[in-house]
Amino acid sequence: MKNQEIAKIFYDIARFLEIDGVAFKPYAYQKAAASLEGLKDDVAQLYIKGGRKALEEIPAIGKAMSDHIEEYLKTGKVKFYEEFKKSLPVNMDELLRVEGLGPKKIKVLYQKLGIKNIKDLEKAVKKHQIAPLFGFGETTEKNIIQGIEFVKQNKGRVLLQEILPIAREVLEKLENLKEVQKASLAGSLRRRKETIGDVDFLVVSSPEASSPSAKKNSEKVMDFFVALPGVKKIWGKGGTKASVHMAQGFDMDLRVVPAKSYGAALQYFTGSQAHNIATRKMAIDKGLKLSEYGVFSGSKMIAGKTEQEVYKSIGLPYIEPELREDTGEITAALGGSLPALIELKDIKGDLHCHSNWNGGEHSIEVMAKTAMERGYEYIGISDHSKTLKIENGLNEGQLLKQHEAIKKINAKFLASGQKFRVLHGVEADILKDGSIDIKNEVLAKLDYVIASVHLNTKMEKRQMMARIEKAMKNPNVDIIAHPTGRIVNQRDEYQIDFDTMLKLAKETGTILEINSSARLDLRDLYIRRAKQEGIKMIINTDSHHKDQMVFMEYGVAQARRGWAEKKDIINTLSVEELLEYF
DNA sequence: GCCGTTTTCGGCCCGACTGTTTTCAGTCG
Repeated sequence: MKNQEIAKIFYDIARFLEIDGVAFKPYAYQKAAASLEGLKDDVAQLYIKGGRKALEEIPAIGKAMSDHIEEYLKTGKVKFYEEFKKSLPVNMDELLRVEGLGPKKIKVLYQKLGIKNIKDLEKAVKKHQIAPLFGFGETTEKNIIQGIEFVKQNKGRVLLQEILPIAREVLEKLENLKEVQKASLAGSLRRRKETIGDVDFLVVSSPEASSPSAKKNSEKVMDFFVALPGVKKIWGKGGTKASVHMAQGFDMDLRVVPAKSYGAALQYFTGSQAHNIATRKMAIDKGLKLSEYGVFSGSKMIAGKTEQEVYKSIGLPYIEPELREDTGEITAALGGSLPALIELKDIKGDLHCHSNWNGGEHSIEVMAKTAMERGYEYIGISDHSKTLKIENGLNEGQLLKQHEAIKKINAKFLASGQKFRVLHGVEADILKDGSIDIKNEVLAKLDYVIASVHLNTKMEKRQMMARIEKAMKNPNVDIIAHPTGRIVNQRDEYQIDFDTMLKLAKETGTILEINSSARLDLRDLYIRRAKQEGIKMIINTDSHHKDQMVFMEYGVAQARRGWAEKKDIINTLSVEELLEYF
């Protein structure tokens, strides 16, 4: 989709305008960019169908913005933007990653020293050219040196799966301090974004000790935080706010607030920024002021202790963190149509699990036991099929043997009075021509069939869609696994047309998977569209190891970000209902 | 540059911390 490309251009233009000291326009461009990012429809399609009028109906897009969009769709360029780039030909994205450098400092560095990228910056630092510049200084130069070092080792945004466990460990340490009353994760981590820039913590410190000589409790929390193992650099540390860089390559921020402001602060630090702006505007419309300290009517505080009361005071019901992106949640909240988001406890089983019959680590029994321990009613074993040689995929004969083995395991469960059940499926390959690599008479014997694309992924869109269409139309195929093929931070989606995919899924009753691994595929916007079309989805972990079954949490989070409810997700059904569905 | 159950003109979210230009701009979230 062109949406993201154009959004990027608008963000860049906003920065250029900011550098030039233009008032308010940067904000307009940022809003337009954010609006495009959150747009469910392909802007190119909108333009083809509805022309400029359709473009101007997009929130925050007016005449000038639709000029730019139209120009980009036609020529692949935006002149207004190209002019800016010529006047300041620097690698802005790269330089901005250096902590402490913003657009304005970058402009000075280019004009005075011709610095265009981090390499140039490094040279200038070595020659000690930065400190003497007007507006800079010794400390800034030192900070830049460290900033460069961290950019080099930094992976950029980190996967949710990698960072959440680390953040929870730190949270537990904070909670265990006697100076801490309450602590919470905030920021994009609390919203469960698929990648995380930095980790935010919010803390209420205990009431102050009576002794005047005692260091304030909030300060003690700060001291503890900046001394955590793994802290490589303290970006800043004040009375209520501290920021550090970790050895693992990401930043962590901590804020301490009074108990009476906890809800307002949590609401604020959870974001997103766009959601905050929208809620603050609602407060203003009611003659109130919303900040991280509370909701104020004049100087009188009317709410702040809990998030619930903060939302209530500005006329809204509680909004779940995963929805707070200003992509319609406020309108839905006002209209009483917020979704009842699916929860982890709704999940009754995991149908995409691999055993050691193919590339998995553990026996079917061990996988089943793990599922039982997670409180599931069933597990589905869906090993790879013969095309995937690297995973030791199973052929027809092996699948039939496995079928008998699973029957025996289930008989054992039955004999011991356990309700738990192992379902037998397969993750079969969709071949280049759309046929499935396992014979239909064998597929028909299984409880369910997952089909997925693993090879020949670089096909052009028409061919790829014909391939998927044929697979979906196979009456034995129930589920398409990782439907778009993307892997977060690694690989873009295949050339697919998601609208067509939805149409086909509807026609054929095919279930789309939300894969909980690093793929996180479907992505949140797609989940939301699938839900709107009434397409059923399933949240699976694609576990090749028993310990990966905990990834279910991330798939559920992704589903929640896509506004999915229990009724949209079929592995919330009981085993009888599920088999009936298949 | 966009937008409007007050408005088609006059607004645009709000605050902490740092470093340096010593009163506030720049950066960050």
